[in-house]
Amino acid sequence: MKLTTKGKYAVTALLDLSLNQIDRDYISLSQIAERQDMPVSYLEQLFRNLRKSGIVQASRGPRGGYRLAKPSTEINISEVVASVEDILDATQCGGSADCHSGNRCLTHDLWSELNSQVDNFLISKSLEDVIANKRASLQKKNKDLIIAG
Amino acid sequence: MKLTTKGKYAVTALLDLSLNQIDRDYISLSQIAERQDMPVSYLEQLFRNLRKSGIVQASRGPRGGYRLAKPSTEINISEVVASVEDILDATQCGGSADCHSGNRCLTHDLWSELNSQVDNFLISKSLEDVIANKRASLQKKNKDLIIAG
DNA sequence: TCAATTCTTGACAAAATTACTCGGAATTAT
DNA sequence: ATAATTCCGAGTAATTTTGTCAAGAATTGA
Repeated sequence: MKLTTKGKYAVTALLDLSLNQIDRDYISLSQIAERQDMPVSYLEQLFRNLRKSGIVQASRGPRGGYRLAKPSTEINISEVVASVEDILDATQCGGSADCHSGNRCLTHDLWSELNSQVDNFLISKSLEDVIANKRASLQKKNKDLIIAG
Repeated sequence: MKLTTKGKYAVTALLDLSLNQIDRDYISLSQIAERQDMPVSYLEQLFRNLRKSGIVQASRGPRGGYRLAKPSTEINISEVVASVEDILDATQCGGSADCHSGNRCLTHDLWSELNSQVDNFLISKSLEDVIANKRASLQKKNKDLIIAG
């Protein structure tokens, strides 16, 4: 499981969508871009993938934009990241078949186990979990959840 | 926790060292390089860091090379990776202090929790664990542990 | 002593990846 | 019709990663 800023941008953008989407209306990328300080053209690239993956729905034209295709409780972080990160990677030495030496094979299990760990963790977290988690910790401190814009 | 092929090379190289080190003698980089099919000059770079971190000990001159500074049971994967990967990274937006907007803060906890997960996993695995693990799975299949060279 | 071996160091170059842009086409509300 | 917006392919710029190189210092064996 590869994870670069691309995947992180995607998660942030979708959280923004979750928080700012009222009813079932669409949010334009320029709004997200401004709130989250991200380039619009880069967001376009990301949302293209998110739409293909069935995570968001799009509407063109004025008052168009994107909205979540599913409830935020049913979108997990793993699928979001996987949607935008091109290659899901393999564990260095493709399979057990084409390992050069015994030692290289040794590490294969290690990295694939690590991959599973990461993936399971991200699968277990939904967009809503992330939001709820933050809400809870803010409530403890008697602070409001700040949504810029 | 950043993890590139650099870190993976380091782990592989140290496993090679563990497996080929007899008593307390030194293993030269050229031997490791040949067995693991890695460039010597790249290994030099990695072992520079591993030595500074106290993971290996060096000896110059003929019959010189490197050996583990500690038993392989006491070297965990996390410290090996951390030793060679330059930046241990932070979670995108440095701390809670300099977050631009509320949403960016939202992801902070997520990524730092993920970092902990990965790190804890790697801390829990020693070089010896990796070797032992592989030995066990090979024994099931009635195969020998292959060490090239 | 001398030569061979091996680590040590810093700077540099090549390759790969990542982040981001651009121009234009398609679509749709007003 | 016009303006707002997504859609698409391709391309560029920036950064990171990977790997090289050359000169040097320490050690060993003969």
